[in-house]
Amino acid sequence: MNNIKTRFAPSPTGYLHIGGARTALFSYVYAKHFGGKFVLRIEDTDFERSTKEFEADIMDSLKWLSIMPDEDIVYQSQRLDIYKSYVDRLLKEGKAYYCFCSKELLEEDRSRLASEGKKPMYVGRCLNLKPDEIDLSKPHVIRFKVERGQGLTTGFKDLIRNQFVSFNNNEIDDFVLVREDGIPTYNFAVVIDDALMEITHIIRGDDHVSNTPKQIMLYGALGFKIPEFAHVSMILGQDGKRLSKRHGATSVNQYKKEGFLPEALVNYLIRLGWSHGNDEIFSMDEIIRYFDLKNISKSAAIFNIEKLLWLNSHYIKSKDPFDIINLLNDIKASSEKPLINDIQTVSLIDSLKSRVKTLAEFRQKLNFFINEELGYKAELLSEFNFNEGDLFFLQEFKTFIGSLPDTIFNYKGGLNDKTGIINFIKNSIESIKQEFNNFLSRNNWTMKEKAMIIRLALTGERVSPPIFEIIFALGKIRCIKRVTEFYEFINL
RNA sequence: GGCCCCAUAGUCUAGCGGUUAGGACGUUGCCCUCUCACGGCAGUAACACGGGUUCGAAUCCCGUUGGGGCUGCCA
Repeated sequence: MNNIKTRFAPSPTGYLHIGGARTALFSYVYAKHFGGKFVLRIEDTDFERSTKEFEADIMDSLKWLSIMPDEDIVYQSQRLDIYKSYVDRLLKEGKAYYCFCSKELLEEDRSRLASEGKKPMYVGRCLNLKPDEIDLSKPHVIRFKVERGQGLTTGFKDLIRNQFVSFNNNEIDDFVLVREDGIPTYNFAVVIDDALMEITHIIRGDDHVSNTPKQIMLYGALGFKIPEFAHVSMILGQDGKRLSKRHGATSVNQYKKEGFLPEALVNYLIRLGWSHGNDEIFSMDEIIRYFDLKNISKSAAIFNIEKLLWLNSHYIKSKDPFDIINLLNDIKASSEKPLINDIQTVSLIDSLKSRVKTLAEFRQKLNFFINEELGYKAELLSEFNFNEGDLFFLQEFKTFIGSLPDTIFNYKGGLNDKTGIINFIKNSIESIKQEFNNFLSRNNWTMKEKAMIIRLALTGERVSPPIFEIIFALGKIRCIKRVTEFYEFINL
């Protein structure tokens, strides 16, 4: 199969959400798998609700996920004359007709049919208007004339279900092609564009299956080649209901802000509905290599943040500390100081990366390092009941820190020598560990009994990376300062 | 209501007529251990129900139930 072309066609009436991102991803990797093209079309014919902000959000989010179009972006709002020429043709060929029914009248018809237990459809009032009844100066829409008749059906083979889905034509309304304001509707514009853009495979959400027969009729009426269709099931919230704001973060950008990595989101999204044996971890290249519509699940999937978090922590762990510093600086608040690429920061980042699930959490765990003042919490006093022995220990510990050779902390190599930096850190921490163990055994103390007070003194927290790594990251001066402060804190 | 789609553990899924129903997240226990993680090991938990077809069904067919979508001059 060659010359595959897929598209993602969002309407800028909302942020790019998880579901949209997944269909975009499916479309993108499907095209790439076959060496084809992926394109983007902005369906901005709803002037009421479309905004430039949403459009920018969608573009930024797709870019962040590395889903890039191969051609210039197409805007439906700039193609109005094209749609007009095609509707004129349908009108001339008697495949479409003017309708002057008011919205109120249609609403009446619909509610009456509904109350009779019938399907609320257009009753065809304007189907056979005489020429003198057509006054185009009056408000009107243009409707498609659906062919009806004994057992006439319209269907298509869905590539994901791998079966035909067909609809009785009698079920299909004479849907509106062009609105009162002259703007084409979705079902009309989408067909013109997909045909003209030579889209071969339409991969979209499940919510479009019932639009498909309408579109297929249009392809037929216009003499266009009918593309392949693949309808991906929806993503639902934890409660099994359609994903919405009440399920928390649903926009891609929100996940970015909360410190998720794009590779984690891509990996999560691709596995939500698609599988390749028992594999779980996929890079974009691997996804493209293995992706196939046949392996997409037919059933709806529930969005599960736990698994996304697991993947995110996996990708955080696999990054080197230098990259993580950049990532943290990318998402930092403007009021926060950026992290510096120095050896202390690198060492702490490296130690912390296996202890966090998001970048936001990462930043949080860095607080004791970033902030100069710790502000020990009063509750620690009652919880730990420090005594004279502890005060004595702190004094001794302070002396110990002071005695550590400066060479342990001072890196002389180049800052671009990543391996050198990592090795230096590793050796330094090992040295601190040995010195500290000597210090303990000299005094007949054990690690277990002294670790917590050091941790509290140096970080103000009950939980932290290992002591030696903290000592290295903080350095002698800051350690001594904190031990002194903590001494005063518990001595009050 | 009508039409369409779907159905393996709490969640994502493998399976494509014969398996002790596999993996992953979560969860539980143990190990590691200076706390917390990471890592390692072990455990937990599923074929919605009822009929067929077949020597044999999670797998094929039909119902039932449940869920989702659509039913707009939104996309």
